Amino acid sequence: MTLPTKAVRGSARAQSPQAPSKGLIRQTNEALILLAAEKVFARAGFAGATMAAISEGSGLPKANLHYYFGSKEVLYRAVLARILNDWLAPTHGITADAEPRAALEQYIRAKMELSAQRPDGSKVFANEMLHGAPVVKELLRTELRQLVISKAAVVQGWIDAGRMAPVDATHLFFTIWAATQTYADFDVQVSAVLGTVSLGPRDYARATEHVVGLILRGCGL
Amino acid sequence: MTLPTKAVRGSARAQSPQAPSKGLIRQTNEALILLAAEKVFARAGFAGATMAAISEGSGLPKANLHYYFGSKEVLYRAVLARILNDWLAPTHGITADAEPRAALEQYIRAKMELSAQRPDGSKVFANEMLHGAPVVKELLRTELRQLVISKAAVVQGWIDAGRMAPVDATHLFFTIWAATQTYADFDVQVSAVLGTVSLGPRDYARATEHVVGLILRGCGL
DNA sequence: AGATAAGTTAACCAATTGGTCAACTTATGC
DNA sequence: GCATAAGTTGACCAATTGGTTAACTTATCT
Repeated sequence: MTLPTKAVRGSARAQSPQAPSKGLIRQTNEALILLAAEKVFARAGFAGATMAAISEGSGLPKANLHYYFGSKEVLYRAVLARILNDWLAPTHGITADAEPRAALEQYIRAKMELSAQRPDGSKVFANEMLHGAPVVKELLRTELRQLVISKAAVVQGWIDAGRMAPVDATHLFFTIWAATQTYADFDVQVSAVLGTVSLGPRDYARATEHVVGLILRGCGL
Repeated sequence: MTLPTKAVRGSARAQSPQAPSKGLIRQTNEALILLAAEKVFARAGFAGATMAAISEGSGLPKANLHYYFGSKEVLYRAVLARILNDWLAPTHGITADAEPRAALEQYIRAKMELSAQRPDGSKVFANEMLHGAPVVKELLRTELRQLVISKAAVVQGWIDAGRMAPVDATHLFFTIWAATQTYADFDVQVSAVLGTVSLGPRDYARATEHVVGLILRGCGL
């Protein structure tokens, strides 16, 4: 069940980035399938998702899914891989010479944006975590860990320089992730408590201001 | 798939609270099953969990699970119900005449304790949320919503009295839940980033101080 | 002690589901 | 225009799994 993490989308010849190096039909259908798969995996989890449901969601016959992606697990890996990039990207603004308040605020807003824009991706990721991260555990231990270590060092530098309150730099990231992703992962709970049918832009705006304000103040900014 | 939420554990004759009103064997075996079920549901989710796995985990033959609980779904409901109580209880300290700082700190610590002590329960709950809360949605819309409304009013009272910073009272609860439960739900991620095999008491202690400090400061306390 | 209820258990079943296959059609390169 | 590769599709299969049943044993009550 725990296949080694394979390289993702390694195409030998590089045309222009993002270009169809794979044939138009294949490219289109793979995108179609990935989109439907993300939705189904988000709603049902890996075990609960059925190839039949993804087939229906994508409009392609079931056998096609196996033609493009060899198995359910390979498809799942592909969905997960697509998410991980967008997930880690927004930390880029956190650098030693940045202004702490602006950098953190921008990061939190970016994460909130992500939760609002791609809740399904967030849910797939959350599901993977909940079940012990059988697929991405190695990635967490290497890439993510290194990223957090370096970004936490930046934050610690700010703290040492007296530019912000002495919070635990590493755990600060856990809190930011939790506080922002909860709006994607637990949207049912949030909208149930708020008394709304689902989370609209207004709700997200309010949530964003709250999280930004609370955490920045918590960091003494 | 979305059965109406049934009353939980309604025994007619009331002996002393918590007493065996059900026969010793039944009581023992149900407890055994619930324990195993919580673990299995936490690790695999509802769909991924198999009655066979729960059977093995509890040491009882599969047919017994169906003897005590009618179906997989009924068993799942029972597991969920057992968690929900402990989940909502710790808000009791949040009252109008309490001291804001002490009340919130105690609440956060209680939630952290719960994450540390019963991570499986937290995961089952998280799973249920992720998949749209088919079983507990009604409960969220009624009980939980009412609870949060009343507790948020208390917090708002503190804010109006100038006893704490003007945070969004309702969203404050979302943030507290997220920040504390992430240590149970996403323990793999946390320990991967921290470079530990799993989360020990030391990690939890550190996490607790961080979350308490950050949020209280964020509330201007 | 006898009768009734509670609990145990292996064998069995029907439904679901991931995956395969072989026949077929459409696109693409020369 | 022809040959080869890429893509499509319905039918089919084996394995898993939730749930049932009927025969049986053990506990409980009077």
